[in-house]
Amino acid sequence: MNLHIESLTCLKKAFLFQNVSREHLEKLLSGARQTNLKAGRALFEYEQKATHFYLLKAGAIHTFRLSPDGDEKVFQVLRPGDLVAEAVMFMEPCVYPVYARAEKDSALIAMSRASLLSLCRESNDVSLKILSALSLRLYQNMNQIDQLTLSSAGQRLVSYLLEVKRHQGADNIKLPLSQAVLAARLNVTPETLSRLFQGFRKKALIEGRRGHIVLKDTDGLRRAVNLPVMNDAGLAGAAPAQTDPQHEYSECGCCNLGEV
Amino acid sequence: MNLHIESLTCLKKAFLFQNVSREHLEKLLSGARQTNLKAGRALFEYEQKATHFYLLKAGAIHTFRLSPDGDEKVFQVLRPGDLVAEAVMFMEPCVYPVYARAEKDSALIAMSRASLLSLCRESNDVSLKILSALSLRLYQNMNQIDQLTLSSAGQRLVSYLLEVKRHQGADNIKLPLSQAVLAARLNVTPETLSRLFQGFRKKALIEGRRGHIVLKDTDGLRRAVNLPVMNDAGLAGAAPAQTDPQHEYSECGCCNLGEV
DNA sequence: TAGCAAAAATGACATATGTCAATTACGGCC
DNA sequence: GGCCGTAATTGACATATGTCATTTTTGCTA
Repeated sequence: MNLHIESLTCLKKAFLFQNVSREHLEKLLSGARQTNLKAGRALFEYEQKATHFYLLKAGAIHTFRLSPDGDEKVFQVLRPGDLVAEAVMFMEPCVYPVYARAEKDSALIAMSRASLLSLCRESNDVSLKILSALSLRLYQNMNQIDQLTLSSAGQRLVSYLLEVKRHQGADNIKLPLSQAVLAARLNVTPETLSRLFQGFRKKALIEGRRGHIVLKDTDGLRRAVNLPVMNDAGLAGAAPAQTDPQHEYSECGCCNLGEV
Repeated sequence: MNLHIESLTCLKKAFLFQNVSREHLEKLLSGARQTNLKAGRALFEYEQKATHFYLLKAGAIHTFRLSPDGDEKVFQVLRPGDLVAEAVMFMEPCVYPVYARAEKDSALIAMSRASLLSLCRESNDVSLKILSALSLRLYQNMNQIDQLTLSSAGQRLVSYLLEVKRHQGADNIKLPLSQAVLAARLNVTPETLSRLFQGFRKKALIEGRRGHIVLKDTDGLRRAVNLPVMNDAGLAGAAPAQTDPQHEYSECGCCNLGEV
């Protein structure tokens, strides 16, 4: 019961389920079970039949695919409070489009596809809420694609840094990704990424290293890579800075490469 | 009235509105108006308030964004029967995430956001239908991102060709995009694309040019660019060949770079 | 605090891709 | 059917980025 209450609280915080009645949430949870995963264990496999979605209570989950040369392309870096694979539930045929693995020891609540679908069938409000959430993701994906098709590595990096800045609301930014993962996300090698940072440091455009970076001259950064110097927003007037501590990074382009 | 019947027929064919009752469709159409656009005229602008979505009856529409160096990044190539910007309607804030322009003289039916939203509020079935459509798009976008982040230009091209093949169901494929637009889509220059085709021709992996290409040796193509030689499907077990003549190209990765 | 493994930085070099200019081929139109 | 503008091809060259090997940092744990 304690567990149950706790889950309910978690669930209520999830963006998707705000304004959803307690009664409805109870129903979702009634068929739910707790799942614990040791670091390194898979949550689900690519192309496996998708029967459940998850609420991440503690730990960290990565979703990823394998590139032809065998290395992992991380799509999402999920943190406590995030939902995992909820959008997949509506797909037909319903298979997971990515692998998911625990990066740290993690605790999740598994809820069934059936229960979500029947919740949607019962409550049009929920359907509409999810509709708007998915539509937003579609938009984010588009921005993502826009970024990824920037021609130069420098442009992609600067565009990313500006996005993190916008998201964290300060020039003093904290990178949520290891340099290796970030490099993959920007579609460059770690070496190139490292050299880009060096270059910007030499030109006094940024300071600091290892995850903690200070943007000294954002316009300079833009100019350095031939990105147009705009008013404020990065690529598109995306969501303003929202620094819910729980969700410092989540559900944003900073961590995620295409939403699942 | 004639117009009305015709629109109704069109609308019924749209994937989203299959199984939607005539009565509901009538309601959508009641507030609709016909829009005609000369080639080159804008349908809507980037970041403009999104008040309508459209059914394309005749002609062709491109949706695109502008890259920092000013050239156009085409996201969708829409053909008769396609819906334009319907997913945007659910976004909050609701602004068009792309420009849209008629490439040929076009005829469209404009339907209001309000009417779609109220249709969804009335009919949970419609909501669910759209939910599943959006979810599928999310998945397609993911595949898109996966393709775009293939490291080499050759890999992206081959992956694209195989997708077209899968979609058209024959080795003898017809490229739906001009080489310039295709190059942009693959994030390479037209020159590089041309040379890639040349290279494949020299190795007798493909034949033909200018839009009509015969894939002589798909495994060879894969090997030539270090893509794993798989059973059949390209990146992910996407939808099987569907050769509805009306929709020969539409709503697929072959034309579209990220769905709107 | 020292020692170790993992992450990041660096250097030398190879190569894929972009750039720019010139040429050729195609497709519509009179 | 011949002309013309656009699209595609080709060549020479510049350069960004990848590759691989080595060194340096960093953060952890004993």
